[in-house]
Amino acid sequence: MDKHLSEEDSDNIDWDTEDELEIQDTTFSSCRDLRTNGQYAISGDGEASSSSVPGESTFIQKFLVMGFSEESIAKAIEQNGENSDLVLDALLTLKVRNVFLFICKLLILDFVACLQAVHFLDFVTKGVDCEINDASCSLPGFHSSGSKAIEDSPEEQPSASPHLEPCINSDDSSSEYNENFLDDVYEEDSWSSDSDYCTNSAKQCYVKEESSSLSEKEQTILFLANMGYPVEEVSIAMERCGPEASLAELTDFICAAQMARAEDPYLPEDVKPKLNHGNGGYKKRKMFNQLCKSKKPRAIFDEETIRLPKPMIGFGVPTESVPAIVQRTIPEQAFGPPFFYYENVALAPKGVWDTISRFLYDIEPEFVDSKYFCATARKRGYIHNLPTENRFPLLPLPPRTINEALPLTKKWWPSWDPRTKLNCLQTAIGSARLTDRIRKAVEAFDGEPPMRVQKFVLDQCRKWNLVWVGRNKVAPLEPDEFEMLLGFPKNHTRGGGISRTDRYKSLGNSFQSYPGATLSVRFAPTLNQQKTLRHREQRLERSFVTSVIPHCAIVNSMVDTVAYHLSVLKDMFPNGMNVLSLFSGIGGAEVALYRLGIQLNNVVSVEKSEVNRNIVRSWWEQTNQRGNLIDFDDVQQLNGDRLEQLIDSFGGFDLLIGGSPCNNLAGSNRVSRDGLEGKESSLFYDYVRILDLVKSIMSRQR
DNA sequence: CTTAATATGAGTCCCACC
DNA sequence: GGTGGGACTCATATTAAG
Repeated sequence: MDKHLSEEDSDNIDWDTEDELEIQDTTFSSCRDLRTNGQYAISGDGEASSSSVPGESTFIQKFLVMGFSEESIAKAIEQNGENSDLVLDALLTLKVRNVFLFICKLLILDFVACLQAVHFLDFVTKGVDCEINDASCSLPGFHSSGSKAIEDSPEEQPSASPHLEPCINSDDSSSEYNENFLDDVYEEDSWSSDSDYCTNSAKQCYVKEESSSLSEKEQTILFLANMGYPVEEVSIAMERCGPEASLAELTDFICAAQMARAEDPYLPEDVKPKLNHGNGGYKKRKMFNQLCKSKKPRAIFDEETIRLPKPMIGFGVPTESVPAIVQRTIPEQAFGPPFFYYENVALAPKGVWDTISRFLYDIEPEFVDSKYFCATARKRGYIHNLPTENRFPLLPLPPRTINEALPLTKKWWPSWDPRTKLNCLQTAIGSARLTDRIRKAVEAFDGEPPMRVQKFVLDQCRKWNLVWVGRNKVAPLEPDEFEMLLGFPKNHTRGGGISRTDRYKSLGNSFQSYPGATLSVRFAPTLNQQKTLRHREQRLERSFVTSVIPHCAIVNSMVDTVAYHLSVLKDMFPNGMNVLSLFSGIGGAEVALYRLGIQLNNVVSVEKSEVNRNIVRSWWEQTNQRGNLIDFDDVQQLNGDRLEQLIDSFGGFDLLIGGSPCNNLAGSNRVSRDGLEGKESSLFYDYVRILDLVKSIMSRQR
């Protein structure tokens, strides 16, 4: 509520301060330095750093070159002045500490996973609120004065939140463990010498408020801020989890979102007041926007947001003579083995590709529209560490116009329909009712219909990808036409228990979430782990769910486009490849490699949908593959142990390929376009997790 | 129960125009 | 530079039918 946060107060909030950025650094990049490369300017801490440090001084450069992040350097300089030794000491101390904490966290995660301690789980699911209430009793300052509690906050236990449910059962031992654990986890959120950076400044805005005057939502924000959670994260979590969400759910969500932390400032948040979020989320997000307003100059967003190229030809396509970028620099940490290749929709909400890129070594995405390869448009972004020289297309070249691809339509194609390419094939097709309306509208006139009718018909045809199949008759594409247009063998998705609707969905790359669907385990602390365990149990109970739709992505992202990018591997792996294929869907990556003539020695494929796994298995057998196809149904199954086992058994992966779910990113989604933190799309972080694991295991073995 | 059919916008970019 | 219109989008929820 605005009245609780005056404009003046908001101005004083340092929304993404050093501290918070450091969290991200600590948590995720301690093992892999996400070093800035110029395009990765840290916003938000601008005031802090610029006040003490001139923008691009050689003094800073010196440390940048060493691989320290910009915000760390700024902080160190702020504390130590421009004394090289002191600054270096501070940076090294932090880095060592980060690595140590990261290792500790991993160990703890493993430990907890093994334990599956039931009452600990209970605590997380039910008891956390109670325990917090209990703990709060020893904080007399809280109820009488919010500011008191806040001032004491960093090292102390969480304070009470008045809206919390009364205690039902409280387990001292488990709660103590949890508290300690949380302390450990969140301690690293700040510099050892300066723990009151972000959270405190964020809290400052609440200090002036009487807790009694706060809304329930703000009380929750205050409470979680006291626990050390950054306010932004809390707001987003509350918005995503809904007003009734328990603290456990909120903290779980926040932990899950940690990996994307740095991007929040770049997310849709502020560029426009309107946001691409589900129905319910809009108003809530709007409030959050207002809180965030006046935080950062707009220019920062504009500079940081990755722009789509025009024309969308990435680093080059075989059919255009437009000079393409062939030279690019890939950060050292991004080099393989293994090669990796990531894919998702190009037209994701603002800031999403910044986030994705940042988690994939700041590699610039390659945005390509498949209309340069075939008769169907499909705008996708790819991030990979493959060479871009000497690519070659699959032969024979696919038909490049609608008429070539669907010759029977030529006869009926009216002269006033200028389309030569189809739009993106989606999961839903035009209805019979619509095609009938179109028939009647066109039939009503001899010869060319008037412009008004033409426009109506063309709009609908573009929207639903309708083609002319008879006099005045339009129709949606058939599934086998989808297959052909996308580069799959005919009947690839036919039979084997798949319905026609599911064929469209698989081919259109759709995802369906159902209760208990995969919840990602990130690097985040144990709350996630706990929830995952719960979900696993629930999933077991529902193990007979049928017709589960795919968590597939890369899969049919136009075989020709993907194959063009992967073609550089052919000469590099004359003896074949070992491939880890995440979110395999109907096997687009496998089909692309096969069609390139690259031998598939071992393919580990992860795909949620049984139907899709069957499709890939069936294709594997029909094409007489000699290698091994190992499939998993859940990315969660690929933990460190499992990956190590797999890598041991055949000596490592040559390629990690996959595209994470786009459900919450895709423009067609009118319901839950929640961005990268959405239910399905957040599985992106599993891609990152697995990539990191594979790289680290393989580097150990070298 | 499964399958099929149908209805359901908004976010974002681009570009002409002022 | 601002703005308004055009174009496009790896989807989901509900209802009907079998």
